[in-house]
Amino acid sequence: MGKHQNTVGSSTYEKIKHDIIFGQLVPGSKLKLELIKSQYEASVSTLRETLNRLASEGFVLAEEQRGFYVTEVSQKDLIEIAKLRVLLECHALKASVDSGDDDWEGNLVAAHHKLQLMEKKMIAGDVSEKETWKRYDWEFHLAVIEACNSKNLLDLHSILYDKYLRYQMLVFTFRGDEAAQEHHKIFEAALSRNGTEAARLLEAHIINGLEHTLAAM
Amino acid sequence: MGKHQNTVGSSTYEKIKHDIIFGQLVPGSKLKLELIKSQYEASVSTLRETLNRLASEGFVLAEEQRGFYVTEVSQKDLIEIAKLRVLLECHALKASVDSGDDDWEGNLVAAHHKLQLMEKKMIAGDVSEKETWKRYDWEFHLAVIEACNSKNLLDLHSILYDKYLRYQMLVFTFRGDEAAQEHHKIFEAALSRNGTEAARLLEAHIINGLEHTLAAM
DNA sequence: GACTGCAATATTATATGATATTTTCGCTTT
DNA sequence: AAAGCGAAAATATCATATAATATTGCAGTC
Repeated sequence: MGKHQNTVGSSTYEKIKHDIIFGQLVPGSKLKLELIKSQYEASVSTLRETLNRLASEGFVLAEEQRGFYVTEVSQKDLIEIAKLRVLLECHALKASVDSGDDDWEGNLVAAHHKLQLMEKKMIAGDVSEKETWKRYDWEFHLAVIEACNSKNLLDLHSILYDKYLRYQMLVFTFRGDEAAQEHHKIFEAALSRNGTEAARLLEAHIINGLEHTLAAM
Repeated sequence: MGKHQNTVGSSTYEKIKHDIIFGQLVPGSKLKLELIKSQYEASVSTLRETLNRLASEGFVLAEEQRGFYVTEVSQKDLIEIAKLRVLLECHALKASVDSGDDDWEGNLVAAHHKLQLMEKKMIAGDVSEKETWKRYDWEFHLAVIEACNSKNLLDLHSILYDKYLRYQMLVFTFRGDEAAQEHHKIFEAALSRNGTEAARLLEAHIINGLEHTLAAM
């Protein structure tokens, strides 16, 4: 199954991005090249390529002539990100619900089903697969909007989702049953092609998550 | 007046981005490292940093292990970008109009004035300062939304503006008096704090520009 | 005695050219 | 035609040199 063989560059990109999102690299800390060189087993040039990419996505701050830092977090930033996610994701959702075909429906059903299974596990107390759960959450949210017919929009959304996720991981607490129910309602509204209602539910879902996270910060 | 002294990296970034936006680097063409190395007078690693940044902003396509290409253009892509610009810029405008203070008004008046002067010149037939005119257009649009109170939103908008600009430059034809009048109306509505009306005018402005550009493609 | 300004030193970021992989492309053979 | 095999070209990675920033220590001053 041809997973393209990783270059050093792309795998360090994945690793560093992961470590920022999941909090292994703490907000505000300096990314000294010589230090992370040994940590990620890549040369300075490769690291710089990676850090430049992450900087333009906003996960890293590149200060001219004085190096790279893990982007700081703040309540204000989180609120901005959540609001933008609402704006873009709801917009994408409506477009997607309006034009999704059978393939879209199929994917959506599958993604929702997998997410639901994982949520049941989590609610039952099994927190061992935190990262898998988050992947399913991502895949569900993506499945909903995937038929929006705008690659540009999906790309922007993907970065926003990751930024939002970073905050969730920062204060990790499971919203459990509540979030699961919200997912289910969004799913039903989307499947029954009620875009306006689905968007309303999605907005509430994101804002609830926001408030949950803000409260824990 | 500390303009930070440029590193080779940041100045090649500016140059290459400029050359993509203004069409010196043609869409789809391959950016062979050895070739552009001589053209931009930077080493391979520096170029790679730059190209990675541009790739994550979407101006360059980075194909793993087979190099970099100037991002292709297409009508579909332009339409996506214009729609996203409408979504983000109108949203930002409303927020900005709602919360802009005296400084915001001052900047806006100044930006509009400068743009207007340049537009008069252009309409009179002087096309020598195309790039200055575009800068003033940018500064005006930015001034309108600058008080939206979301750095994340402004950052996203800035990239979208540049992508949109690239298409305008591609088929360069001046919309002249029409666009100038639209700017003026947007300005008036924003200044009189009529966010809804200003957003409506802005949307029309962008969509008119889109259609103008599409027709010329 | 603590504070400021300056110079020498150490640290760090930036940039480069060289090397190791990988891909591409033309040529041969089936 | 299609597949297989090099040679050539291009990319990815690295180790090192250069240039900038931070730090330290020392004088001179309040």
